[in-house]
Amino acid sequence: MDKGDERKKQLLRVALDVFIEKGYYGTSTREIARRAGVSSGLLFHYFSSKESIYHELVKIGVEEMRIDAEIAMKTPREYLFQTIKNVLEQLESNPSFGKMFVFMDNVQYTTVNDKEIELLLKSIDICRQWIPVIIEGQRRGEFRTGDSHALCVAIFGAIQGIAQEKVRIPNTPLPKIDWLMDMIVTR
Amino acid sequence: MDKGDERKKQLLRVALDVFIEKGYYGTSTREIARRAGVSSGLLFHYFSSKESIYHELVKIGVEEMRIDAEIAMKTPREYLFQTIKNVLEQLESNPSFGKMFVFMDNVQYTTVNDKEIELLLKSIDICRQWIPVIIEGQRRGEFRTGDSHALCVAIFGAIQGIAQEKVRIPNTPLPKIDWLMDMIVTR
DNA sequence: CGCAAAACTAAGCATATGCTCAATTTTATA
DNA sequence: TATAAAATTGAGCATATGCTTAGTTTTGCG
Repeated sequence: MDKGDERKKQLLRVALDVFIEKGYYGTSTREIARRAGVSSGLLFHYFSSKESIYHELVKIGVEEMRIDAEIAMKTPREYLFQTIKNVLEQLESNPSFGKMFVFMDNVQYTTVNDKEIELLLKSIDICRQWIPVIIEGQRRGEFRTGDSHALCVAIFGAIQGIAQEKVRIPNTPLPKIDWLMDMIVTR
Repeated sequence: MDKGDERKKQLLRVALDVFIEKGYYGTSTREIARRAGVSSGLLFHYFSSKESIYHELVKIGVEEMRIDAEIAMKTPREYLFQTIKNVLEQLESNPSFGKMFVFMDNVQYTTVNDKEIELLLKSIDICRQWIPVIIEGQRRGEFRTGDSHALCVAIFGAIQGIAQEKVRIPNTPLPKIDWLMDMIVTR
């Protein structure tokens, strides 16, 4: 039982809460420490700076956001279905997933002077990842025609908005997968 | 030509930008003043406090968010269509609308100790406004069956997500109204 | 136990922040 | 042009913030 490691995880958990609540700049290291019930000094024993806490959370978020729908999916339609299913299930069963989802969205709107964070964020640019899949789906006639970027924004914007609502009001009911699919699939 | 009034509007415009960029707590009154090219003292000549600037923006936002689709709409379906149409058109033609949209969303996630702001926000609680319309639409068979709250979250979450993307990357293409309608209407 | 490493505290430094205020400049108009 | 009102500045006060550091307590283990 590595006590230090446990403490560090606890601090990250608390920091995530505060960052979501007050944003990067509104979060003070003192408040993170206070909410975790430790001294300000201890925080800087585990992290070199406020930015590095943020940085570690972004890293964890990037990992967590990789939605590993099985690569062996047969069609873009099935792949999309599986992805939405995974996200909705995680949102329902795992509160910290939703928190991380919202956090990662906030990160994209927050200007922090850290080139490495910028790079990390590019690696999870959903549009970049999905547009090829959508185009392939359109070619096959599974997805509707139209601007593939706009389709991507519509569907993932919806998922994002739903996740935000779920975090703000945890008992928010989630939509059926098909409702979201219907935005994009042909029928 | 009221010079003071113009200055105040300018300060509000600048403040909106900074609030979107850095959040409430991350925004300093000095930065607002600097970006507006005036002294810190002048800011407090026009506003009694940082919170009051925020407060005024929320008030303006609440006004702007009232989407006045004609009350004379015949059906929930038409009403929803008109609402989505208005939002998408505004997003396309009026950048400050999108900014306000994103700002008002941030406001909902930011805890500021101001009871009046809380009240203002309740007055634009979209779910509260829309659920009766959705239920009526379901009764008429225009909208799909299912949890009306979930339907509301899905469709307005999508709109929200799209607006955010549009503000972040202004040339983002917007979806067709029908794509969004298809999440909710029967066919 | 003995003792070194790890966990932890509390005070403090330098800077940034919200806001005030006395003083100066600009504007409008009689 | 004279003058009062409005616009504007910049120094400064009190507090909060990021982070350091010297020192104390706790822990694990030969």
